[in-house]
Amino acid sequence: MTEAHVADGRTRRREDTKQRLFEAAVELIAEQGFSATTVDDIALRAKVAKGTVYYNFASKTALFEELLRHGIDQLTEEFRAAVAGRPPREAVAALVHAQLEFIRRYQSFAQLLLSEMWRSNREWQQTLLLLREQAISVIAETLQAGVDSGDLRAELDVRVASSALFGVGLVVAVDWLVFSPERPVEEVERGLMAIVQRAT
Amino acid sequence: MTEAHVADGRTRRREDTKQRLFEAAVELIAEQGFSATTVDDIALRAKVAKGTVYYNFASKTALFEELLRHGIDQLTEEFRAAVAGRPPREAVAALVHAQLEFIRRYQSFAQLLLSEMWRSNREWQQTLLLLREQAISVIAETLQAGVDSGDLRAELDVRVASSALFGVGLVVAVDWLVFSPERPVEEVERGLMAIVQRAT
Amino acid sequence: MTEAHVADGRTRRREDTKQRLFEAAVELIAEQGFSATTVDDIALRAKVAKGTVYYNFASKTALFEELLRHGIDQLTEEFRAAVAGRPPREAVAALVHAQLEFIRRYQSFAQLLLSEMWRSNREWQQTLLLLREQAISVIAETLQAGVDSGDLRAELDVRVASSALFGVGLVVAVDWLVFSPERPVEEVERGLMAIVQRAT
Amino acid sequence: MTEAHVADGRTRRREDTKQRLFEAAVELIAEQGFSATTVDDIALRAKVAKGTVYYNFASKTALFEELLRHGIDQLTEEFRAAVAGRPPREAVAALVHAQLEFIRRYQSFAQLLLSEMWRSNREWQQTLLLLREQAISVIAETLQAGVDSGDLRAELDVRVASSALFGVGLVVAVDWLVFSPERPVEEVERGLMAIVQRAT
DNA sequence: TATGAATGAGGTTTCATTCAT
DNA sequence: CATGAATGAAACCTCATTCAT
Repeated sequence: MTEAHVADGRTRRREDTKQRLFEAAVELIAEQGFSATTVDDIALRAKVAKGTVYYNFASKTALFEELLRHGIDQLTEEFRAAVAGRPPREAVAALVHAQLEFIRRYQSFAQLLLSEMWRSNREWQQTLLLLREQAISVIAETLQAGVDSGDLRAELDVRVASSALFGVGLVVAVDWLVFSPERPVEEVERGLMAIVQRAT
Repeated sequence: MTEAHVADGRTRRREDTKQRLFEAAVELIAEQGFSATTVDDIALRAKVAKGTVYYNFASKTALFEELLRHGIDQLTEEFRAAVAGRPPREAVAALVHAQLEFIRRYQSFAQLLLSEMWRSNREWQQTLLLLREQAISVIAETLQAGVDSGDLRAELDVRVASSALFGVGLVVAVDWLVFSPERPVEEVERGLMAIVQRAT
Repeated sequence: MTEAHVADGRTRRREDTKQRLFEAAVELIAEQGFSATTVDDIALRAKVAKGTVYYNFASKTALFEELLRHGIDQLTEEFRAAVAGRPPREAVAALVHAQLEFIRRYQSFAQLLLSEMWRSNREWQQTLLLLREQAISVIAETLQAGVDSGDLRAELDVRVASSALFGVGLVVAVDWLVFSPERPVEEVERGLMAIVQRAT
Repeated sequence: MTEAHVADGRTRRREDTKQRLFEAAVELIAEQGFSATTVDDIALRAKVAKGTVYYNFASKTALFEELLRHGIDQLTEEFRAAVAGRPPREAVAALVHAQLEFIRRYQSFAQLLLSEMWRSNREWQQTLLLLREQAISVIAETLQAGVDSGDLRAELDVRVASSALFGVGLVVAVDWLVFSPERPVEEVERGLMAIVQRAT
């Protein structure tokens, strides 16, 4: 019954299922929030039985934490790729571009972040804080390098600025996608860039 | 039928209760979100019995909607007071100041707005949209006056800019209060103003 | 404050209130049943405040029991008036007529009786049983007199027949009022009489 | 996807549960009425957890509506079987017999019908009206056939008579079971038949 | 005599989680 | 690897009753 040569197929199938569950969950949570999204909803949208959610994740919270980790890991990677080998000011521009691109592709995830990031007292707050730190640190390192090299203003408070930049990028992009999706990306990017240059 | 002073006393008592419920609810929802906040929690914090919540509001959702309305009405009023009789660029600065001041005083309400404003598919989405429109329209009118008088750039897309300004003010202020509350207001206001001036 | 000469007016006012509450309650309970009818409903329909219900009756159940008593007392009286001084067969006919007349005037009360009379396990079951007994005993006495005088069949089981007659009169009349109110009373009475004569 | 015998086993299990819930509910509602019967009561008597009630029925009301449908479908079927192939007067007698038999077997359901059928303004009134129509139509068809063939009086108002017959059968049978269960069926049936023959 | 705000026990309903298949 | 019936704790909400005015 559990023959070795099918293990691969099974693993793949399982990965598929997890992926489907991630996608279903991220959409629903973006729309309604974590608490308002039921495991039934998720299973229904992912087209699996409810038990399958628990076969693949320890709990609803665990599913959500994996989701956050997965998403932010990806964002961090894209941030790192964007700045790699670029001089400070160019790197900052590349970060803005990368963030915008990411949010465009994963709008639901971005909405979800915007909703959860500035709350307090939730189970996963600790996890989220750590993950936030991880993504923002790429921005911070870039700004710090700019300050060190003299390309950016010496008085810049790097920690504060990175945090704000991340936040501003998030709202502006999400606001765009939700309330004026007909606007071209380039325009939004230009607007964002103007803000960022001024602020740094 | 009933004597006036009796009715008055009763009305006042009831208004007190509603106010207490609003305060309890706004804090809890800011911390945990709407769905994660129970009516028991709210009643407990407001120091009334659970039934009292339902005597004063038709449902948990209705309480939340009144809360939103109440908060945004106040914000709108403060916006209006801020711009009254001021020339365009000064009016914009006054708006930023007013928003910051409001958020500082009603941090919980601001966190709650940040969490709910860019979602989709919640019961009160329609209400929220209208309320958002109401607050943002003050910004829009101000910007429009500036464009008309030549004080602001003619190419400015007023609708888009008002929406973005509102959002940016919200994240920056909340990010400040949540992650670096030790920073002085003036500094945050300066930073925000720099962004805004650049963007308009 | 409590001067003697106004006591009369007060009593009258109170009686008015009770009457209004009875009327409101009987209608609502006929429509929805006792448990589904709330004290709020009753107060609303009687156009008094909720507290007034409790000022006039000890409890919701007490109000209902008084209602039952009041209604059945009246029915019993009308039964007694109908049979008074009549020979057996004529008395039976008069009873049928009286019951029909009563139900026509107090349709709600009749619906309510039909709904409650053949249940078990309700708080007021005991009260209701006694009241039922009281009304039915008039029928039983009449039938017994008929049997004794030889006007009615000797084999007639008086207890059983009175019970059945009461029930049949109730359903037939209520069914008429609810499902074919356009039919003339006389016709219904003729139909009912045919049944009764045959059965006795 | 799932093997057939698994699905079957599951279906059977679920049907069992629903049946148990129907039985528990019908008894309790007959005793106390719909509103006074709690979901806890039902679950307790059916020996399932409360959640199971809601896994199987959308709401307490939905459970009750399915119950009504289920019961009246069965009664209708027995009515149809009773009249099948019989000449008019014999068919009428068979209907009376069938109704009595049904009520004897499902006393609770009959009590519940008697309590609900002549009310107004309840959620399920519409459903009940339709179901009532369905059962009564068998009686009406039978009477109509009798009138057409000349076996029954030509002046008979078929609609009114069917309705009344149904009602009279119900009260008489329930009155018997509740207040003089010691009486033999045959006697009750004879009494009922006398009424019916006279009325038709 | 009447009022209506407030209460809290208890009702209906939801939902994360378990488990036998 | 996946299923879906069942569970029960905990959520939302209702309502008979109390009480200060």
